[in-house]
Amino acid sequence: MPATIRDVALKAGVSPATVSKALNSSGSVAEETQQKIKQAAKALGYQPNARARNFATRATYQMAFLADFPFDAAFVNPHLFEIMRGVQHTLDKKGYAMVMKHLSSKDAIAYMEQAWSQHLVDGFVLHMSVMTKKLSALISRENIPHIVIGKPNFDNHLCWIDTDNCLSGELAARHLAELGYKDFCFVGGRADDMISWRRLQGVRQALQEMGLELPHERVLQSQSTLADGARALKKLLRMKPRPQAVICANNPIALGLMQALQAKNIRIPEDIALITFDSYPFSMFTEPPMTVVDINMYEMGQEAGRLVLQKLRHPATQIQTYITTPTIVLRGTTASVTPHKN
Amino acid sequence: MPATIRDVALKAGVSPATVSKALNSSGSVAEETQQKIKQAAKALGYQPNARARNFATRATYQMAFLADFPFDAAFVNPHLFEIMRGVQHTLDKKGYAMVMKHLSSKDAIAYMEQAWSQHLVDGFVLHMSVMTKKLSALISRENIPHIVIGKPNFDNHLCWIDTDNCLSGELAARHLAELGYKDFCFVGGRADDMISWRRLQGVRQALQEMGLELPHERVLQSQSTLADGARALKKLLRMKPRPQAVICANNPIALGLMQALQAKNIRIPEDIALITFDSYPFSMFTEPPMTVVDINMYEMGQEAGRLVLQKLRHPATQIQTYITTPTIVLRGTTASVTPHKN
DNA sequence: TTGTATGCGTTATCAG
DNA sequence: CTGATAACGCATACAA
Repeated sequence: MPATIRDVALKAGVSPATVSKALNSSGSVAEETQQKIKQAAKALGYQPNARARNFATRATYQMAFLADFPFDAAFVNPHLFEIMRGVQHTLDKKGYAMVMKHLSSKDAIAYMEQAWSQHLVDGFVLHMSVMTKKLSALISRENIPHIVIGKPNFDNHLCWIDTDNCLSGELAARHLAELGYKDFCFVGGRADDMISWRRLQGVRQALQEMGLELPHERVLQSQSTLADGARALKKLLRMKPRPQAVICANNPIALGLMQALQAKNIRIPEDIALITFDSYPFSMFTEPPMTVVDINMYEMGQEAGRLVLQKLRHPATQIQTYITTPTIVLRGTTASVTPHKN
Repeated sequence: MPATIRDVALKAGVSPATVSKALNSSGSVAEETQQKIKQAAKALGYQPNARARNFATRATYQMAFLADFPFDAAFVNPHLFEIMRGVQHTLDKKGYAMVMKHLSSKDAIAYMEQAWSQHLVDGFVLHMSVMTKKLSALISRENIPHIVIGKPNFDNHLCWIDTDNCLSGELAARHLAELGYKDFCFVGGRADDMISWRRLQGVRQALQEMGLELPHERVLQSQSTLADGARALKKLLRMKPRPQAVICANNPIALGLMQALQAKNIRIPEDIALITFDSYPFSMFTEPPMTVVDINMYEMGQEAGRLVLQKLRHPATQIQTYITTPTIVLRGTTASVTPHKN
């Protein structure tokens, strides 16, 4: 049988209450008795029972991480993994554990309601893949400590955190401009693809500020598949003058385009430069490896962890933040425009 | 204030003890009173307090998943994610939660000792990335419910589960043989790379059974990098007759080799066929996409979840299993040998 | 600064 | 089949 707080108290010749205070450095305990107690605790190999402590303090020191993890998640959404690592890291440092739970947005409401009322966890980190208006309503009604990863696409009073895709777009544009490119083309996703749209906004804004242009007819839309990337090439080649650099809204487009370019023996980046967003694994294995604007998702996870703890302590605070420190990962699909060209 | 078991008891006109039995269907309660109780519970919206229950039952209904998650884990080790999903799935079904915890093998001993003695969780799922002899000793000494994912490379009394790489090797060889290939080459990892070694064993065994050969000089060793894959090509081309099909022990080798082949305009699979193991994300985006022997890691995760629960209930049982259902994912780097060839 | 008393909400034991 | 009662081990308000 493991030693309890009473055993320590007995051995140290004090009361259990004093032991509790001494070991948690709450309340005031004489330096001398504190030493005595610590010694006794050590001698007995005393370890506080987390279950009893949870019960007494009415807390579990755990946060649930809820997401609709896709099959082959590591590929479909590698970011999710990095976010989780970040969240776990922060929580861990603060003495909290992270419980991973997979569910669909459909099941999320019932689950969360139950988990919350049963006091299974102290709070929730919610990936946007499970977010719905109903869930949002539940959270607000019950005042549940939470943080949503990804901005919900409906009016809400939730606390959320998201990357700033607009800023990433700016960075991509500035990078290309600095290398000397002047004629651009943007291949985006569907009209309702907010991520693609925001990246485009950033590109436009940055170019404008630098006195460069991105005419309307040089912004293409697509379904964000490999095939779409390939299809885009045809339209590209008809443009005059031919674009020197193409900004692809996402990896599939970029990859499809790259394969199409290679099939036509168009050199990258000499003939056409390429840049896209997010450092997907395979983007470093293409030939040449892809230059991308990357976002530190681990960092965002860490911040999310911090925020959910903040909500726990100060339930009233509302947080809605764009956070992001996008960085250019310079690889082979962009290069300084050489003098003899153009 | 949420309703407690006493509120339900009061409303139903019975004792808390009876309520507990009725709601947990433990002990015997008259059908009639059971109805009464359930009705009362529903009316009050009663939800049992998990913290109190954990305290009373001396269990947390949680398992920790320990691993040394690498940076960019989704790429470096996509399998890890699938395993976690599988573990979580099984545990969840059985009413257990999964706590994710990142640590180094160095920190694992201290952490586990503390987590166990503080009753933070009921058991552990340990990825081999954190396994050491010391940890093994701790587990045995304290009799900690556990399951290790990956066979430890030292003598042990642990319970572990691993994939059968030998079987995967067999499958790869049989696949190639069935397509009509006769001259093979195996490009493996370092001599101490057990995974590579086992795959080779499987290949050898299957070929032998089919009356085919893999001469010693056709087994290459490497450091498992892209560059090594490329380097292997030179040796390959000196072999006479030239191998029709190359079995690469892992993805980096295969990818490096593929890029080298393309640089030399050697056609895949017409001139040289390629096969490797594990369906890494980018292997489907190569040109042509890579044929691989894949392993269902999600399934292994599920099994691991089942096993740790079994250890929890029957601590005496020892489990050491190879489990695996490798499947050929037929893509573009292998094809039936056409009659006019050879 | 220390100790006493009490509560946390449920389960389990055992007598009725 | 039911209920009284005792844990479970710790934290905390309050009194000393």
